[in-house]
Amino acid sequence: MPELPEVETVALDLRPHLVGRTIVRCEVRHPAVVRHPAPERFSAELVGRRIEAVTRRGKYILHRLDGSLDEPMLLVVHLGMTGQWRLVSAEAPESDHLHAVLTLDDGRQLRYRDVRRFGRLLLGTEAELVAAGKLPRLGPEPLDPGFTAASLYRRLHTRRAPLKALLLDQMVVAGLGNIYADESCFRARLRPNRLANTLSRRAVGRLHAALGQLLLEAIANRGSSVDSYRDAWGEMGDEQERLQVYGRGGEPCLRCGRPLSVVRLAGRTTVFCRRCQR
DNA sequence: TTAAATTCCTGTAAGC
DNA sequence: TGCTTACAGGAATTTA
Repeated sequence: MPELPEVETVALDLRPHLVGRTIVRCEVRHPAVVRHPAPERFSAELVGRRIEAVTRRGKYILHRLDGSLDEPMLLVVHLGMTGQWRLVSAEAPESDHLHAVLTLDDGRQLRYRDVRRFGRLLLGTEAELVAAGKLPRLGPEPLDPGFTAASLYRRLHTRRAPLKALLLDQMVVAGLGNIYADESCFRARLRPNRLANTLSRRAVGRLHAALGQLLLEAIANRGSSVDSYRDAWGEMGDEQERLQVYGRGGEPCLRCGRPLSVVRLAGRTTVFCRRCQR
């Protein structure tokens, strides 16, 4: 699943190849993946635009486009569960589940492929997309210097919900999904079902430190390819080989050897160690 | 306001 | 072998 480290990897890889390129053609094959505006307008607005920057916010890839007077126009890509945003030569063979193709002025193509179609493409200014309810108000970036243990504590200590449910809530922290929520709880030795308002400052400090280390390590390893995640070149990441709990239910805890527990929490499969995580 | 449940979607794997 | 069923989950939507 593409979470913060996976999306960051794609954005970092694409940036030097896309900045300065102009979109000369846009073909939407599965209109449902274009959530804003209507697919015809999406294509018409996109063609002729130059890409000025490629960044990430939460799990969203943001392509800043030229031609706007005040607030920049953004092409926004969210990969959902199985989305892939690849840069290929126009001659590259096409795979199935290809829903949108953008051709650039250097002849290469940006292709959006998504088997389960949980992902989406958006076009508009940030204000426009937020107002239209297409782009949620996201919480802080967990790797931003302003995201401190104290600020995380302030966001958690009033909430009477399982810790993991809040880690998955993009308005609390942006960019975490099931993989890194479970992994950060394990590294911080916190049980995912602990009610957030029972966490001490010290425990939140461990969580904050674990999150920072985990996400930086995962980015350095180019993300986790546990399902269909691939980078912009179609290559797998390496972080899945380092995951300590995700996908390891029933297998021995790497710290104490006890079999890892599996429960359903916040609608998600959750793996943790009953001995190491309190 | 908050928390939990439901929905979308299809490939994969388990079970009979 | 072939069929049915459960499962995976991000986030919008609905319900409580």
